[in-house]
Amino acid sequence: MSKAQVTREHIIQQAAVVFNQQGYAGTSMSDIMQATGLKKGGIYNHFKSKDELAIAAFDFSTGLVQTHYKNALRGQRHAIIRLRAMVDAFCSLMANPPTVKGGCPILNTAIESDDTHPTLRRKARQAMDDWRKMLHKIITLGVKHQQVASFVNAEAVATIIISTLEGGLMMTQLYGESDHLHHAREHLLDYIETLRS
Amino acid sequence: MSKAQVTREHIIQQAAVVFNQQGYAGTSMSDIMQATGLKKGGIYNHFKSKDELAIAAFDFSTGLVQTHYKNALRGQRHAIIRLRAMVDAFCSLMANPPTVKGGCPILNTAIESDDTHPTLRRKARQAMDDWRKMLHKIITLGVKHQQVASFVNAEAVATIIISTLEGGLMMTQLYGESDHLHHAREHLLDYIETLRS
DNA sequence: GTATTTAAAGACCGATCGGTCTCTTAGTCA
DNA sequence: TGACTAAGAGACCGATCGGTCTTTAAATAC
Repeated sequence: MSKAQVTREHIIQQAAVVFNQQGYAGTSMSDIMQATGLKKGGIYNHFKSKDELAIAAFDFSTGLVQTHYKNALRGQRHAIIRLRAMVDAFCSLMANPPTVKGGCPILNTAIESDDTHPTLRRKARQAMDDWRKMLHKIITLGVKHQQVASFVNAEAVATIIISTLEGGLMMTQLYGESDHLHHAREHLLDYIETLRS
Repeated sequence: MSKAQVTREHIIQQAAVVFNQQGYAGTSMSDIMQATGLKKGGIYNHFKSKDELAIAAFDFSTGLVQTHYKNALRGQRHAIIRLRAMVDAFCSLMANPPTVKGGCPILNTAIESDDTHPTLRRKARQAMDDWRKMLHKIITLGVKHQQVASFVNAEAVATIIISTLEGGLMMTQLYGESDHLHHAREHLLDYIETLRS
């Protein structure tokens, strides 16, 4: 890997943390300079705008999360087990201690970009779609293999799992207490059990 | 009400919408000027800083939500019904069409202020506490009156209801489709029914 | 109706914003 | 090792940031 590539990766990784903690509007290029130890010229040599960097950082963050999910599912074949693994993967990724600092990048970006940054909003939607599709696929395959009850609405279940996790994470971050995410997790594990065929 | 009071209220109401949609860091005083139709002097005559205005706007928004909740609960005596009313109040407040534009101010503030604005974070926590206490009280009274099963953990239930609602709202906002919040609502109504004694 | 107070306008301030450009230095390749 | 390329520093730019202050017009009090 060339010097340039190393530096570029370094910038993205540091910027991803700062953007995730402070938001796009709340992060200045000075913040990025401080986090990376580089001066303006060094950063703008690799990215032509704050926007481009923010998007690269978002892709990096969501990429981390996605590979984490895929690893968690590896080896698990039963749909109910896979759903449980997904819930646990989220919880372990976001708390005690968080692998991704500053909370879920999809949630953060979805909230901030709602009425401001159309490109980031599109990105957040895409990442959320990917996540929903993972869950959707687990469920429909589970129905097919008679592991999941046939009356189950895959769309609705995906929405419920994601909503509860994200909401629980938000409360855990707000209070700095992991109890809230724990409660959300317990509830979802019970809920997932009711989907069994 | 004096001229000054009228203007002050007008600024707060307009600013509340802008802050809720664009966030604290994403909103400039120029945005507030445009929204209110006032110039800089007119605004700073009533608020000594952007901070002070943001806090007043947040108080206004959460006040709106709280009175909406209290109205929804009025007349309902049974704990299960009251919990359902709370869920429905949230959904009707936030979607089709939203009474509060830009989503739940508590959620938005909690996400943005997490690592940046300590005062707003404190405010968000306080507002969340108030909400949790409302739910907590409904549940413990429900247990006392044998409307709710005695094994129910009021803290956990409050967390689950709030998490699911906020997460569902986030998804609804992200996609611009009310389906997600609807799914969250249906799920919670089922869940609440399981709490019956 | 007049005197007084005060609400609002808008010019102005230093600081910081995102971004550009030149120049030096370090990495790369033959 | 020498020639070339490209990475990074940092001065610099206009625009905009949050905030102040003087001035003027309008609301208030008597």
